[in-house]
Amino acid sequence: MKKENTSQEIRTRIAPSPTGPYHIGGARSALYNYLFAKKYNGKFVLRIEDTDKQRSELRYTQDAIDSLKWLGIIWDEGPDIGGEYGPYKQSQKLNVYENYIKKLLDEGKAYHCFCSAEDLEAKRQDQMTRGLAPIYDGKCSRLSKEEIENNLAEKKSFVIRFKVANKKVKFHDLIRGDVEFDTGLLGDIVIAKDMQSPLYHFVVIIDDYEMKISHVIRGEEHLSNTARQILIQEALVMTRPIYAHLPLMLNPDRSKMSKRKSDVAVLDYKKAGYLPEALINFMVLLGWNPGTEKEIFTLSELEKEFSLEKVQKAGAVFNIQKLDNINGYYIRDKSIEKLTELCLPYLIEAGFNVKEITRLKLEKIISAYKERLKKLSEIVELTDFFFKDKLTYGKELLQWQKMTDTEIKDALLLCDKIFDELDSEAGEWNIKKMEEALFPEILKFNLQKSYPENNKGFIMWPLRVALSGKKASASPFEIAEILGKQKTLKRIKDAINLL
RNA sequence: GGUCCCAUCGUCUAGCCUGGUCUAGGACACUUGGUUUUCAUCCAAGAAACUCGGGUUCAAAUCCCGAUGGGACCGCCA
Repeated sequence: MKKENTSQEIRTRIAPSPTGPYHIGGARSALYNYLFAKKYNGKFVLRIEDTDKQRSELRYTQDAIDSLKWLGIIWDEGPDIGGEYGPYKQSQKLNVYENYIKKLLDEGKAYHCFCSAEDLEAKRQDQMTRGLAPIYDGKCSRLSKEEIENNLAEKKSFVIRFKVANKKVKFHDLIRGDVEFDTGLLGDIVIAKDMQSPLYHFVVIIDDYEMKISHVIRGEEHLSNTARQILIQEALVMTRPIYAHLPLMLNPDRSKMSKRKSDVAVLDYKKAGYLPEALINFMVLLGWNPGTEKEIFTLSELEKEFSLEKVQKAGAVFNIQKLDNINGYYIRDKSIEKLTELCLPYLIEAGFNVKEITRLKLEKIISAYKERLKKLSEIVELTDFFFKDKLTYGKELLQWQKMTDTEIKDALLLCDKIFDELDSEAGEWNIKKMEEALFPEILKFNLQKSYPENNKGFIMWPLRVALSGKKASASPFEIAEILGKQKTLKRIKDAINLL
């Protein structure tokens, strides 16, 4: 039933409409189209659907391009690089569409409609309340030639409607199998606002045909649009591509993912500190799986393993926790050099004076927090204390279990003494030396205070807080080593002064 | 409201086509324990699902029908 026809050249496309920040749902469609094309050595095309002059903006075209490039979903033909079947922006080929409109008009397959938008809206409301399908009544299709000529001469505003035949349209969907629609329920649809302003259902057919798109892989929201598009296709005598309608990405409440309820802008995920490889990996798993228990995939692995046959039919909730988990995996998988590079922009944006410390130190900081990072942006709040001169925290934070202020003070005094004895110049300021010097003292300290012998927290906890100002951090020794002797002792003294 | 699509743990899913090996597997999240000075990582364990009702069959998560539930679409947006 599900056959991926690969006899002709595979050509897929993604066709963003530049009316807003590039949508994560579009990105997943792009991914699937890209993977399918790559798998069969086909071509993946980027086409900008900017027929809506009011809502389309250049910056959003750029946003789509930036998003896709960031994700590593690269096209073989597109507005920026051209290709055999350009232009790849619909606004640049209005004359082509106009010729097709004329053709349909000449052949009597489309007609001028002079009904006003207000009248139509009122009729639609009326039909809805009466429980009928809200369809156009075909009033203007019955206009005589003279009436049309007169209206046109009077410069009455019009739209172009396509005559929808009353028939059953069947098509085979690679994911859903055979689907059938009764187009009698559709009504004549508007294909252009005027000769220079064609509409989506019309242009999509023309472009897919002219760009020789073999497989139309898109979201399920287009499934019920497919029948009308096929009718236009047939009227224009164009070959039908193979359709595959993807399950939707869902909000937690299982409605179609929308910006009202979720973050949908791809670049917002970038800003939040998600890695493109994590987002790719996460998205591909939303509706597809390899049939094995493997869950981590690189893009190039996916280019080989992806298959439309393993695509799910039901919608998938966008589960941010899983994304975080995968992102954490990819962060831990990075080299320190690379991860430092990735974290740097966040530290700079936070206003930390990164230039003041050496690259080596910076890498040590990143290294100390690598395993705690779920998103790159978290590096800021995790490591801010390295970049501050004075820490602010309440003295209660210094307390481990039921220690008294005096006991905490004793603990910090001990740290101060031991650390002070370490010769920084002689290379003794490192984790190993600190452990060697302090651990035996902890034992004595615990004995003296009648604390449980093997509980290092009585020293380590106040030390951690003194150095980081936080209750959770990397190892105090690791922090001390990065901070350097001078700053470390200063922070211990600051803590003592709090008590 | 009409049309179409869909239905396995809370979530993503394996299994369904080709019925028995399913006391339904994995992952995330959750709970507990171990490691750790803390957090995180890592390791171990646990709780957690075949929407319901009929039918076919020796046998149904798997095939058929119906119900229910959810979703999408019904624009001079895409």
